[in-house]
Amino acid sequence: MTIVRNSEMRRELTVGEVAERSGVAVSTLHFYEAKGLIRSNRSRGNQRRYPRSVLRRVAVIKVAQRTGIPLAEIQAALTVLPDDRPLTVQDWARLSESWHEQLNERIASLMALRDHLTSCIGCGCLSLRECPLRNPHDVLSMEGAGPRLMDATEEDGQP
Amino acid sequence: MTIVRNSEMRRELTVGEVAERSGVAVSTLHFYEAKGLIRSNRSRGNQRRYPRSVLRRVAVIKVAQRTGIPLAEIQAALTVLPDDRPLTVQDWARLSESWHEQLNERIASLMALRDHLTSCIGCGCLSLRECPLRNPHDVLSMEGAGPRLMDATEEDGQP
DNA sequence: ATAAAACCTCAACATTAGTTGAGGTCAATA
DNA sequence: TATTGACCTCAACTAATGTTGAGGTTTTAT
Repeated sequence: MTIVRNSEMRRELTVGEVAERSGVAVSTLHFYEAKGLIRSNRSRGNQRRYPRSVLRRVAVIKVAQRTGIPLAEIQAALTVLPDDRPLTVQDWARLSESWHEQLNERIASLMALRDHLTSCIGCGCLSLRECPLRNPHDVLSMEGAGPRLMDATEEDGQP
Repeated sequence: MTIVRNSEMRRELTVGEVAERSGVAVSTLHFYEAKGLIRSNRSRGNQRRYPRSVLRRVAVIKVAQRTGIPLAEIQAALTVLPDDRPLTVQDWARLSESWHEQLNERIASLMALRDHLTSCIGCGCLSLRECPLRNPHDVLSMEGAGPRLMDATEEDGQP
């Protein structure tokens, strides 16, 4: 049993400390709490006190956000986890594998868009019916299709 | 000189026609006009009348949006073009090349994120200072860095 | 000529992800 | 103990991207 000084044995963090360490604003932590993404204990005087595990939780939230996942979805994914203990490696693996898939889809979609953008630079088409750029579904489903000639009787804008 | 019937010689489109052909809502066309992304002529009775070139303009807007570019930026890119004549292939090339670059950057950033996500699944780290996932700058600049051990004296959340 | 469909403006609302500020309380330090 | 910095709640605000609706006008078709 080690005897530690007060500042060292304090297991809980104030909202300001969490803000500083996690790099998000205090108001954002309030906001996340209101949205059910994080939870706090309260001091006798009603101030937020966080277990250190909240730092990893916030880290996970921020990483997930960068993948393009909306907060509501992150919240849903996080609620299946207990919020009173730190994430285990298994928890993290489950979360990140699911997000990994979504991220892959987003990447694939953007790459398809990029490739069509490239191939359409020369043709300047963008015909609603013909150009693979014009339909989000097409972007994934018509991977093999190259640029097409635009239907000049429709929507080309040329007199 | 061909003599065409009224319905065929009409060079201008109503807002409803543009909405139907471009696949965006009438309210969105109003909105785009208010934001300076498109422009309309008006009939004697003050109704919007569009040259057919607006269809390509809307197409470009929608494509640009899918690459993740905000409307304000699209608007800025489009204002360098005349809005009273159709886009030429050169116009489109200039636009799409610039957006192609941004798209590439977004893709690279998401791929870096994905790769770190993968490598961090095993380690479960996410330490603010150590994990490359925690800093957006790191994601691009620390490409070679693998997962690191977390500094257990900080922010691990373990008792 | 009249009715229906489409159009007009303007204001308000919706959603996501927060930020700001007012008015008041708590906690740590001198 | 007094003060100062950190904290509290709640409401209002921001910004982007639109949508909805009320109240009124125009165009088109019969």
